[in-house]
Amino acid sequence: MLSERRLEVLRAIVQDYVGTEEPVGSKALTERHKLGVSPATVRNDMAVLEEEGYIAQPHTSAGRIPTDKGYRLFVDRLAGVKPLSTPERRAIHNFLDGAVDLDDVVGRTVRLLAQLTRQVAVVQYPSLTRSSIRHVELLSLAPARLMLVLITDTGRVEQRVIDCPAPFGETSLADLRARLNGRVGGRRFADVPQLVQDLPESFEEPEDRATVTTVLATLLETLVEEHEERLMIGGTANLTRFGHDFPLTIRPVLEALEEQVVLLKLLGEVKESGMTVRIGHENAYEGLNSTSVVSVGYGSGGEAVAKLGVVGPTRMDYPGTMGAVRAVARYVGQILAES
Amino acid sequence: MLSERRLEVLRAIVQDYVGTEEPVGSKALTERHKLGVSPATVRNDMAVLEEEGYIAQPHTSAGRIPTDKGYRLFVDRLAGVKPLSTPERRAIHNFLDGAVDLDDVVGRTVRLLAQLTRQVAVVQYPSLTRSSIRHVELLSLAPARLMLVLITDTGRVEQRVIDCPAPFGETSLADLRARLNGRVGGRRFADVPQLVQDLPESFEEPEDRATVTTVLATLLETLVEEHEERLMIGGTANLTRFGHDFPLTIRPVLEALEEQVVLLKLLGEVKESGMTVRIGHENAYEGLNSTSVVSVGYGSGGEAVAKLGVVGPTRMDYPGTMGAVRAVARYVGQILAES
DNA sequence: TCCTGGCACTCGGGCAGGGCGAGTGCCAAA
DNA sequence: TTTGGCACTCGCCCTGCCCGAGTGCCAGGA
Repeated sequence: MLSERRLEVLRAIVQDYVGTEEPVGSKALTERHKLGVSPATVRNDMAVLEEEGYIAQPHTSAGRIPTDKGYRLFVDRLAGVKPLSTPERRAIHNFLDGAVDLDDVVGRTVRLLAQLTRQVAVVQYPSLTRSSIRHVELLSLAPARLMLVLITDTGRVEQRVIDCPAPFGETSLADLRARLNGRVGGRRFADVPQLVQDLPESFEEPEDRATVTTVLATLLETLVEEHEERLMIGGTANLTRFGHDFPLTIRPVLEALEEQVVLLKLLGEVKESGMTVRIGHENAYEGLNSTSVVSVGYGSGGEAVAKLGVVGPTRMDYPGTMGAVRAVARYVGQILAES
Repeated sequence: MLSERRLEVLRAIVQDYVGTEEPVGSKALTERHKLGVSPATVRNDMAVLEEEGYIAQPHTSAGRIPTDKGYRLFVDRLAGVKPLSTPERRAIHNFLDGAVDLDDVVGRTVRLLAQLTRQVAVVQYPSLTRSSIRHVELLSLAPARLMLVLITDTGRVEQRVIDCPAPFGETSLADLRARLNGRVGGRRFADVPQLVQDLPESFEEPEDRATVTTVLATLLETLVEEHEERLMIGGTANLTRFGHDFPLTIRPVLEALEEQVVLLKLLGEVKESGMTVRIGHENAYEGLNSTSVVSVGYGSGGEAVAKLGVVGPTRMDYPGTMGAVRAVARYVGQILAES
């Protein structure tokens, strides 16, 4: 177990290194932080911290830098989540309030996150699986062709063209539309199958029944299939702040960012609630071994419908980043709940 | 007027520089190209070329590199468009044939272009300016809140939430919905503004009129925004091949790539037909001053519905890039025509 | 008139050497 | 357990140097 002071030393090292991007030595530490001990003591502590694997020396006669393990300890035990300043909060609110539709919300969120954290932002579109249905619309395109439009409470809209087995009259259509909305409006996707099970039976005409069955099949299919996730990415220009050696660092990161699958997996690992921080080698994907990912779920109600996060160098301002990510996630949730 | 041989020297310089990324000297030139003259002669030619502004010396005792003007001459008069090899063509075909929908076509095209040219690819979604409206749907979300859903004949759906100045009754809503569809259903986007101009007047209640006006404003706005095209970008990892100095070069490029407006303008400058090559400072946007943009329109019929292109360093393989861009544009056109 | 070989010159890159200083580890004393 | 002192290490940076690629110029030749 590390003593209180040694933890304090580690915290100081992390803070200084994040600020200066340069290995930090014992003397500089005592000068910049009020540790109340001499450099020599700090040196001893550093030796212990190094032995334990929390910090490392890039080369023999240099200061120390935190290792992934060191950052992990810092995040887990030493760092709080820094709340945003009031002006920042207000800025978030103002910026997100102007959004006109879901794409816009996501787009603005990405830009906002990238700006606030000065890192690469990744926002997943609200998934359909946990959404509920706001409205189902049925339109007649041709006598035997319908269009099904599905509007979720997150503002997402999905549409399908349906070829019916037989022409479907306007009255039947209005009837079906009303019943459908009566049953599934406001309900969760997951609940829909049971709710519509017996709908076809309430129609007299066998042909109408067939059509209704087709429509329902399409509806259910849409609900299931459409959890194909989408992402939006922004702030890649912030990659240039990565470091000096960055051709080597930046390339795999750019590649990872283009591989949506990788990113989705990355976000997928986020726990249902609460913030997840993956530091360096904790990331399964190799190209991101020198980056950290801070991510969190967001949603319109109490529960998360999707995730968002940022990707940055392991040497990042964790409290600030976590604060920004959390705040943005909350506000986006609010916006989604309102619209 | 430059003599035939001097042009030949310029071509050799461009080719060598593109290949080696290093300033090319007179001796190396005569060794690698069969110019039939001695280094001394080449030196004289180079002096002339430099005086004319086609090439430049990075520093006094170094070889020459082409200037933007030099590349321009090269592209205009010295370089053909290099056709792709048969395997390459086949690869394009196979790759694009697997696409299932528009998003997929565009996505595959971007990846293809990026791979073939090893540069950053930009593909504009096919324009909707010639689309028409299939259906307009109005839903009541709350007493004074509506959702407008717009369905185009290309199957695209757009939605907007509208906050009304006053509550809008169900009957008025049904009325408006019917009138709206009666007027604009099946019509081209461009025709809509005139068609709905007098709609508010046909409502009795002043409050309803205000609401109708709001709805129409939102509708028109949506139509306009639809014209504002979408883009897909890929291959940003290729930016790492830019050069040695690249933190400085790459950053503005990444920024430009995130500014869709900039890119749209960039592509917008493409002539309707034929390929456009913008070299270095020919690009209006400052951040792209050290890049070249090769772009071309593509479309399903004879006419271009959108544009695509690549962004790369001015030092790029122009014939090869142009060949790839042209070939991809053609195949995409075919795919779109088929579907 | 244009091309060529020769020649002197320039200048950037790379390498070696040396001083500097930050930082370390160890030790003895408080 | 902490502290001050001290010797030591080693990377960084500056300097001076050499080397060679590349140039410009010139005089002689086709």
